[in-house]
Amino acid sequence: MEEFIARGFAATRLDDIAKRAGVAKGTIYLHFKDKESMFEELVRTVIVPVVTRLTALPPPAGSVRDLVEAFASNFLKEVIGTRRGDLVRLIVAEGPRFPSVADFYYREVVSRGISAMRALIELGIARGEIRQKNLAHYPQILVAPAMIAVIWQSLFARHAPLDAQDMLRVHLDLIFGERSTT
Amino acid sequence: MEEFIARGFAATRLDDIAKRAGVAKGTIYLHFKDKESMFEELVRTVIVPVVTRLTALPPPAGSVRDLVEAFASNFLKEVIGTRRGDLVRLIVAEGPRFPSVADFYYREVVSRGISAMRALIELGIARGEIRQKNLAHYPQILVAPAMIAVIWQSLFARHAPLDAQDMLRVHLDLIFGERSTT
Amino acid sequence: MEEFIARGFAATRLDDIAKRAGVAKGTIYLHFKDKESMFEELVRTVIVPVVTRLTALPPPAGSVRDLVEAFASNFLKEVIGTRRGDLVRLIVAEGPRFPSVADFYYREVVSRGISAMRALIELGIARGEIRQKNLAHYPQILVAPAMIAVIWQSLFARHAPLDAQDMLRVHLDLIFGERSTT
Amino acid sequence: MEEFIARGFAATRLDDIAKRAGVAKGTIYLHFKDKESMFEELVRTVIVPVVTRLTALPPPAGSVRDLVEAFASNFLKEVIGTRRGDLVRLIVAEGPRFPSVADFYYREVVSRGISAMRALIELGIARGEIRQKNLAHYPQILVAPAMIAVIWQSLFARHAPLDAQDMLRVHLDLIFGERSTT
DNA sequence: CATGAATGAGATTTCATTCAT
DNA sequence: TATGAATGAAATCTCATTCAT
Repeated sequence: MEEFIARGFAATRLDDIAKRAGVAKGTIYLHFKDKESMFEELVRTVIVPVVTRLTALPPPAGSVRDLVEAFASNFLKEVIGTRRGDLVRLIVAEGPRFPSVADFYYREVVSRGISAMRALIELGIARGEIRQKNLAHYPQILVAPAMIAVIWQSLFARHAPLDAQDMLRVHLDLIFGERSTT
Repeated sequence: MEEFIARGFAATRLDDIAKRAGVAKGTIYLHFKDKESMFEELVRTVIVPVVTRLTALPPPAGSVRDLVEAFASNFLKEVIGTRRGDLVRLIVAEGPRFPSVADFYYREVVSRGISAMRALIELGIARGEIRQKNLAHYPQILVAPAMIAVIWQSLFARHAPLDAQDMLRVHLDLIFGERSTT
Repeated sequence: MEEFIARGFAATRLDDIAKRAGVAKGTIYLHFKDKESMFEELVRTVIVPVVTRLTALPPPAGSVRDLVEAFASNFLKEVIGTRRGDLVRLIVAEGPRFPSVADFYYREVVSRGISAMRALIELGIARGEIRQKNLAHYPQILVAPAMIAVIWQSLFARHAPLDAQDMLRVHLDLIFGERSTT
Repeated sequence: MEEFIARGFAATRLDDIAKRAGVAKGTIYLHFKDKESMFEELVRTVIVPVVTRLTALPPPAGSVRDLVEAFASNFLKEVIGTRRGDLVRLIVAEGPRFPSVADFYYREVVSRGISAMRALIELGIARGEIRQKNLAHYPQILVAPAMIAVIWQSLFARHAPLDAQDMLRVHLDLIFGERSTT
């Protein structure tokens, strides 16, 4: 996976994969039909833990904002600047040529994430924490800055570092109203 | 460019480029040193018009919100689902392996766009249209949903179409306050 | 090697080498980094036996002249008009563009040969067989006709055949004094 | 010619020839049928002055040895380490692949040179300067050291410089008898 | 199961040659 | 006569895939 992330599908050599895995090139073909299947299966394998972690959301104890903030903060910590973040970039990059990968990612991660976000937004609206009702139609808005941060990190961090956590707070202020941080 | 966008750098064959361009393979090498230079130069060439269009912003006549909305709406119309949109995806995909491309894109498009957005946000704050002062620190928040829409379009539109224009309106409501749409 | 000798480095095609070796083109690259390395390594490999044979000089039993004559006669028989002779021509031809090859040839063959010849000449002088003391400074003179014969053979034999063995005898007469062949 | 000498026939690019000649590549084809003809014609053109100079031998005034020494000394000065010397190497290198070149060189230079040398040797024998009658059969012996010097120069000069003039004197001593250089 | 040498299709790149201007 | 852009055949080199051991 590291190799695919670092170089993209087409530019990755099975030679390098085998070397890093510590096996002979031929061995790969005992486990995978060909390079494409290997790529697809690998992406799936790597995505699954993301899903389970996402599913294991803590029960909505405190305020919705605290919940969202905790979740997003965790997401940023675990994804930005890590291999997981580059996985997102990899899927963006190869998605159009690997529809099955994009499909899988949508089904397992995106659609679930969107549903979870929508539920949270609706809870926030019900509790009066969120004033804007239409937000429930576009949970994407909630996560957009996080996604941007991930991409920014791998492309532009050199030129202009971005404090993702702080940006997130500003964004949540927009949604939940500015905190009376005295 | 079409070929690079459709297949990515590594998977694109000079054979196909030559065929589409209606020239012989050798002819390509009269204009470009090699495949890499061709890619870099092409991306630059394609990016330039985007820049000029961005620079040709209309003067801030009406309200800031109207301005932003007009601009973003135009952006969505011209970028989403078009080749230009895929160019963004291409840069996200190949950026890490073509730092010079990422650099150029940052310098010519991103940093200018960020500056322009910041100016607008500050104007909005000055005129009292925007209440949240910190937004000026993260103009990325303003454009995040638009970027997400571009990526969504090329990866997930099949599964879940996204009304980008409407999403944008909801997002602007968040920033400028809900419109009294009566 | 046959291919390189027949056509020179630049005009030799890997296709032909592979065909003659009875392997696929790709196989070559399992053994050599590229065409240049292959050339250099091949030349070295072929030169080595020449060296060992040169080193295995018979002990100086009879007269120095007999020794030289036996050695040179052997050289002519084994080199002139054979692949080994063409190897000399190949090195003369490609030397300037493959300094490492010329260097290797000098170190392994030429300098050793010159030393051996010088030793023989000095022995001849000590025993009174050779009158001209200065010859020890230029052992090249001793072997020059042999080299000329090699080159003559591959370039002009068609027009004017050259009896190398006889020419050699005349040359040795010059050095050791005419034999009282009666 | 410089290009051919520096790189050999196959490795020389018409591009470079055109550039050095200060004309466009197409122009070459107004003067030569193709690369091969150009090579052959160029070699011939360059060889001709060598021939005329060879023919313009001074009349045999002094001793034969003086004549030979003057001639050879002049040859060394004009050929060794110069482009003319490399021309010899070029012909050795490309001869087998360009029989017409080798033929031309033999006819115009070698055979004439051999004849001239033979005449000189016979004169030397008649005058009693040369004792060894058989030398007339192999005029090659007379010029061999000079040829060796030319080749040595372009291949091994770096490792072991060779004083060609001095070597020549030793060689002539061999043929004409040592000089009483008191 | 694992290996790794061998394959050969295919990719990029070069360069002698042509030809409209 | 001269140009130089265009050609396309051919060369080198890569790499996914196979298969005997």
